[in-house]
Amino acid sequence: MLTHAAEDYLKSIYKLQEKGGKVSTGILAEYLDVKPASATGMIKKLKTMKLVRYERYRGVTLTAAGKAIALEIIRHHRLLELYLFKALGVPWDGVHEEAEKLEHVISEDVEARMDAFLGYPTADPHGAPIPDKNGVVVQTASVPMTDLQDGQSCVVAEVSDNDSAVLRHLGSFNLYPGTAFRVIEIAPFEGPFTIDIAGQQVVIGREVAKQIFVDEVRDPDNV
Amino acid sequence: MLTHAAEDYLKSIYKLQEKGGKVSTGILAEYLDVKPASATGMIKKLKTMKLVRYERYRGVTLTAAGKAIALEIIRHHRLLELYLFKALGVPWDGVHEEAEKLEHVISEDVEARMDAFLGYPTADPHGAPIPDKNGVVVQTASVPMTDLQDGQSCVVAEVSDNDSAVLRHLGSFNLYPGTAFRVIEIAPFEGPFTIDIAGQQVVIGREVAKQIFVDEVRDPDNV
DNA sequence: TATATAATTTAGTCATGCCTAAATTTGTTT
DNA sequence: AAACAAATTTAGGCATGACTAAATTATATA
Repeated sequence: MLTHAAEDYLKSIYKLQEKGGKVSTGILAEYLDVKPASATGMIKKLKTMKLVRYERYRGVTLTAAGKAIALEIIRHHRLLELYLFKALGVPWDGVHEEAEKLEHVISEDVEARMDAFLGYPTADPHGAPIPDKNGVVVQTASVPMTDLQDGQSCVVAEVSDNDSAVLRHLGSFNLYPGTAFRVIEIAPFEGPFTIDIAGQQVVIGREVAKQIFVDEVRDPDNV
Repeated sequence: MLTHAAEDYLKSIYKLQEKGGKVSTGILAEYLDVKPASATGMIKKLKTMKLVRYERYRGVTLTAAGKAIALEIIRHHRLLELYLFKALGVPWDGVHEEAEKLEHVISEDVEARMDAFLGYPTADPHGAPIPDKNGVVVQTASVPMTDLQDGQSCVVAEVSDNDSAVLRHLGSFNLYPGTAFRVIEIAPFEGPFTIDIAGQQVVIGREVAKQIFVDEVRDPDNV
């Protein structure tokens, strides 16, 4: 069995290599809030376990074995988030932190029971896909909200779960995965978005908009 | 925040000092499946944290602060056991092991939600009392089954949760906390007990009987 | 191409928490 | 009271996983 730390490294490498291929030591260290020297050390250990491909100064990627473990942890995490949200009513801005600790510790048996209780769900409370038992993830074709044009309509697909203050903010005007909205105005010079959610106007800054991913983009004339 | 290991030591010291006052290094080490030398080391650390009273060669006891933490962990453990049992259907011989890992990791918030979901229960699936939020435990006056005499009737109050094989065995003939039974025969020379559970006769060995605690003992003529 | 800067790795430390082996203390027995 | 056995502590090690500081490699710029 792997240590919690090793599992966290594998999970992080997976997430980082999803958007950028090879993962540099520095990026990984920053993501894990650890010094680069520490990351180098763990990467070497993971390499001896054949969970990772690595050449010094050249970055890391996961082997098939490493990827399988990463996806298992991610599955634990997302099922836990949804379970805490639905079964225990933990607010959506709190589930990430809690799942971060539990994911290393729950048994496959308990995971299977939560999965059944939830009706074999495919997405967590932030809209992120839950890998299945075999590590298969359904990737959606969502685009970042910052790609939207004036007047376009869409449905929220996913919201980054890293910053719980942002999640609280979005929740305050009911912006969740599944929520539909329309862009009313985009202020010039990289300014904020004004959108319409169920008749209410809300202003969303660039930094927050980057963390929102949307589906089913439609222009107003295509309706 | 304490380490998991330190929490385990405090919990163990609490349990051992409940029946025997001062806890010796050797007993503690055996209980934790660790060498006595390791126990000495941790005891010293706990002493510098003022969680434990200790003089070398003289045994350990918890301070008020240490006891508060021990009871908090025990509360986590027992609430988790009951939650896993009732909400997720984990069999009663599996909840202990699972709770052992989760108890160090769940937040007070999640604990409070489980507590509410369960309706503020007072005993876990093995009949052990759940300390309340302030660390108050209701101790029952149960006696070990080995104290019973031929012909006496009683109700199961608590079963030791250490050995999951024993729990599976007891479950196979529906012996749970709350189950009533009557002693039909006690074989001589420290022999096994034959009991009647809901009309069915079952034989229970001494070693198993030691792990069963009962209430409401009545002699047949007092009915 | 030479050099400056940025990224990464190496080397050496530290705290946890376990271990074994050896020394010490306690308590009991003769 | 001395000697022995049992329990306990001390001393020294090991694996994890973090750190700092110094050395090295890669990359960008002049």
